Amino acid sequence: MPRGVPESFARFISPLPRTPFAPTPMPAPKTAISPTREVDYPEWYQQVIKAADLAENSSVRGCMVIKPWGYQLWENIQRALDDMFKATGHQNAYFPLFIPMSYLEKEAEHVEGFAKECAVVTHHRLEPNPDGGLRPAGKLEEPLIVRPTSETIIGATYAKWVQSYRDLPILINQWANVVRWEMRTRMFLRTAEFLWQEGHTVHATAAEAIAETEKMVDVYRDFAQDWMAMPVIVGSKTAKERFPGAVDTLSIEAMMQDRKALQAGTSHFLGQNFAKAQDIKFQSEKGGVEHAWTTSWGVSTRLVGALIMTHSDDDGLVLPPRLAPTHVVIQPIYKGDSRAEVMAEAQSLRDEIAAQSYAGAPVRVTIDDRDIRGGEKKWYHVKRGVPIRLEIGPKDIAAGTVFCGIRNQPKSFGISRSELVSTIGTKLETLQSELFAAALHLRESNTVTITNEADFRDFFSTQNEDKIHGGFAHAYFADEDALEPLLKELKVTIRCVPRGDNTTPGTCFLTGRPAEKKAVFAKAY
RNA sequence: CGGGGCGUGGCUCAGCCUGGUAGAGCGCUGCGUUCGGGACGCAGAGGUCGCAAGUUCAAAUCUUGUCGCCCCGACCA
Repeated sequence: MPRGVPESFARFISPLPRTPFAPTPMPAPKTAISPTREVDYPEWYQQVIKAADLAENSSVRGCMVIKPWGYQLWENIQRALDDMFKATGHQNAYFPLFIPMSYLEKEAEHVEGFAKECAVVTHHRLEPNPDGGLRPAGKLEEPLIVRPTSETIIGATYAKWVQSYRDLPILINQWANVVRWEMRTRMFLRTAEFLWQEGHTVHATAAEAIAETEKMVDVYRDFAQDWMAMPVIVGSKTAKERFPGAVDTLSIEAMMQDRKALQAGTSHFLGQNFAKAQDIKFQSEKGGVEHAWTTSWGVSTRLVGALIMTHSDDDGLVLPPRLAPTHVVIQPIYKGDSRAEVMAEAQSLRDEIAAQSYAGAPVRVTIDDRDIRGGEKKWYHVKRGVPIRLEIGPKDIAAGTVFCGIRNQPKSFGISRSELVSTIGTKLETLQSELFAAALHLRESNTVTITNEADFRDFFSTQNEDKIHGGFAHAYFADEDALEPLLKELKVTIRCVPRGDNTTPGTCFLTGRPAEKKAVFAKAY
């Protein structure tokens, strides 16, 4: 590489020798996305978002514009989850964007966790600035923060709602935006403002609240696996990784294609911490006054990032059919006179496919009849991750066939029209399960069990440290604090203590001391 | 907040070192040729070179200040 050329620009330098005479046209790229995952994974991620038209950066630092294709994806995620929340007895409500600053102060750990990244509203008016422009005026008596999460304001409200054990449980969810003033942002994975849902529940007993926490993390697991085709590990966070103010934090952890871990959802058992801080108490059946037990749980637009990094390839986005805004796109191939005939045929094909069902609903099919070249159109849909692409032209019409491309298969194929229509639902199901299987295989083949420090170091610091991140390491540990220097050095974190994986005690991989907990270690987003 | 880098048509950038009044590719518009595969030709629209001072006959180019953004670290769904 020439001196002074940053590594990230290396891809722009053609590896092919170029003759000084006939300027060879750039060879058609073998992949639609460059750089490829292998060359520069973070840059590949950005390029997929761009090529798939999911989102773009806005003029506001750290805040993105979610474009229609990306937002439809989010809407599908919302719809599926919302149904699951309703099915588990929850209702939606909405609480304010602004939270009085004093509310945040009530729970000590909570303040510590969020104070550093809060947007603060101090004025309520603008007035002309003598030097031109505008300046804030009308100082607020008490500053308001823009919610980084809503435990405090919702808790304060619940305190008024709860009088008696008869008022419990309260099972409410809200779909909202929140703001966390992050220093470094990445589209979908960490933005200053993001969309999410946050469930907040109140219970009469610890056992009931714990059951709720477990129930909701299971909902997240099911959603991740059944809808996103993303295998996840369910487990408990260690003390240092817990949500500020929680007694226990459960999470789902997924492995991305660069083998780094991504926390995709969390469910917190808050004990009585928030209930005490906010005075949520009730009169029990026996007549005594008790503090209630609360939970909170959430997933965010980060799931879109998870989806991208789990399935997409060097040709762009790959969408699991259950969440794809469009299942099938039909591309009519015509020239000159054949247009009317081909269009009519494409429309009847669309109607037949729309009459088929997949996952209990009609197949979502569209025709792309834009007047652009076929190749360009093909790649447009490939990059956007449409599960199935169909092409139909005069030759197909004559032969009673269509040409079919499935997003996870390199080659398109011809198929009789009737067979295609009758198997379209099956093809979508197959794709969905193949995506899951591939993601699971990646995780399984990059997961190890580690029993000593040397192996641990080797696993997380081998080869190209920029690109290779080891994967998931299962290991026993005795004391989280004792691990800290090593984890910091290797930039590894404890992802979670997997549920149901701690029945037998073992030996700490670092200290050799007896250990009860076995955790998953990984580099993480 | 520390350490680097960058602000030039919609996008990506060249030009700056060695001041002389703005370029390329892509995209866009029109016309034509193409058309089972991310086409090609011709014509065209589009920029007070981030902002402000200074040096100079003359500043995208030199100086100072300022604002914004990106990358690398400390924090994080």
